[in-house]
Amino acid sequence: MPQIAPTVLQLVQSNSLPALVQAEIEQLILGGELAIGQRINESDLASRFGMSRGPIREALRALEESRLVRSEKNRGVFVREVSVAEADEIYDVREALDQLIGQRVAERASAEQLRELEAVVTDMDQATGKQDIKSYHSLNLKFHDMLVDFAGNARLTESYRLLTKGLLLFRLRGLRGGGGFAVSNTEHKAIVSAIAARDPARAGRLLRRHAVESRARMHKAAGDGSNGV
Amino acid sequence: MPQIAPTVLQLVQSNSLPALVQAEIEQLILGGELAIGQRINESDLASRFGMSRGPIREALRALEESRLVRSEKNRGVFVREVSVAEADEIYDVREALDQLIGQRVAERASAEQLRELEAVVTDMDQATGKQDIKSYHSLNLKFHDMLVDFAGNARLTESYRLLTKGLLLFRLRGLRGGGGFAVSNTEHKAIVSAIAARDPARAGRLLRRHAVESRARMHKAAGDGSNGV
DNA sequence: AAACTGCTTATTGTCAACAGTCTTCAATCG
DNA sequence: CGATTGAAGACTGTTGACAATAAGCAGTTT
Repeated sequence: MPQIAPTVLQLVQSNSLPALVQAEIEQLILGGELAIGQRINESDLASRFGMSRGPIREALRALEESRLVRSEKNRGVFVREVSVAEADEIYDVREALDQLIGQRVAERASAEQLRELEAVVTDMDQATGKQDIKSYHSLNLKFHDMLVDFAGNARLTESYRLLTKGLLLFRLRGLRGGGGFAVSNTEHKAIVSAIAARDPARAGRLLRRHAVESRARMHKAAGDGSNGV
Repeated sequence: MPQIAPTVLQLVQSNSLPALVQAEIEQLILGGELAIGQRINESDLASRFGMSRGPIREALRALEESRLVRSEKNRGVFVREVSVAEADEIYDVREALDQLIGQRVAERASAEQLRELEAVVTDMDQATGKQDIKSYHSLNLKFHDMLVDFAGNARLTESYRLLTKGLLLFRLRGLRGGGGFAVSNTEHKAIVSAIAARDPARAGRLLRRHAVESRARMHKAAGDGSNGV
C-alpha cells in the first residue's frame, strides 16, 4: 500500500498527545502569550486544548526538564525567567558550541546547503534595506538554526536548541526582538565565506566571535554594568 | 524559628513526588537494573514505589526529555540504547565542553577545590596500585563531576551531565565499566597541574585531549572500524 | 503447511473525582 | 489601628476506573 500524504493524521498517530501539547505550550511561551514569570493554570490549558489535566501535566513535566518552566510544589508551574547572570552562563556554553558548529559546517555542508545560507544572508541584507526589523530578526534565527542543522550532529543540535530557548526566554523580558539591527550582517557574510572556503578553523573562530558580540550586545541592551563573567 | 536538620522531610516537602521518582528510575537505569532496550512497565513501577501510575508517567516524560528513555505510542517507554554513531556525536560536543570546563576551572577553582582534585587523583593512583578497577572507575566519574562543578556554571553543568548520561547508556551495553585502567591517571595529573598553575589555555587543551583519548578508547573497546566521524 | 481471521489478555492513554495545600479576605482580639 | 485567626475558594497532587490499542494465540481457510 502506497504511503501518500503524511499530514496531520500521521502526526497524531505517531506522536502522543502530551508531546503535541508540549510543543503547543512551548509556542505559547516563546510566542509571548504566556508571559515570563506567569503562573500556568493547568485547568485552563486543559479546557483550552479540550482534554483533561493528565496530558497537560505530563507536558509540563517535560517542559520543566527542558528548563522552560519551573515548578513549585503545591503552587504550580511558572514560565521561567532567565536572569542576566544566567544568560551569561548560557552564552559561555553557546560560544563553545558555536565554534564547534562553525567547524563542522565548514567540513560538511553540501553545496546546496551553502547556497541556502547565502540566500538567507541576502534576504537579511534586503530586510536591512527596508528597515524591516521583524523579518531580520526571524531570518537571523533561521540562519543560526540552519547552521546547527548543517553541522550534522543531532546531539549538538539538541544541546544548542536547549540553550537558545533559554536565551529567548531572557530576550523576551522587556525588549522583545532585541536591539534592532545591532546584529551586523557583515559578520554573517564572513562566516558564510569561511564555510564556502572550507576553512573549519576560521569558520569556527568567526562563529564563536559572533556569539561573543551577541553577548556584548545583550549586555548593552540590558543596560547593565554587571561583571560580564 | 531556627532551621535544624534538612533531612528526608525537607526533601519530600520541597521536591515533588514525580521528581523523586524520576531520580529513582534514573538510578535504576544507570545502575543497570533496567537493561538497555528493555520496556518499562508503568504498573510495575507504580506498585513498586507504592503509588499510582500518574506520577510515574510524569517522571517518564521528564526522562524522555532528557533522552534516557524513548517512548512509542501505545507500546510503552523503553530504556534508550545509544549507538556508536550517537556516542560519537556526544563525544564531539563533549570535547568542546571539556575544553571550556578546563579553562573555567583553571580560572575559578578555589585552593580548597584544588586540594580536593589532587586528593581524588591520589586516590586513583592507589586504586591503580591495588588493581581496584571498580574504585578507579567511580573515582574517575567523581573527578570529572567535580571539575564541571568547579567550573562554576550551572548551565554548563547541566548540559555536560546530560551528555554524560547518554554516554553512560552506551558504555553499559556489554562491557560494564569500560576498558579497565585504560584511562591513564597521568592525564589527570597533567590537568590538575595546569589548573594549579592557573593556566586556563593549557588546562582546557589538556581536558579536551583527555576527552579525545577517551573517545578513542571507546572505539577500541567497541572493537569497531567505524569511520570515527 | 502457510497465511489469514477473530478472540483474549495485558498494557497504555485518558478521564473525572477526591484529598490536600495555599491564598485571600473578613472578622476578631489586643 | 494593626496583627492574628479562621473559614471559603481555587488550584494542585494523586488516585482508581474506563476506553483504546497492541500482541499473542487458536482456529479456520486455501
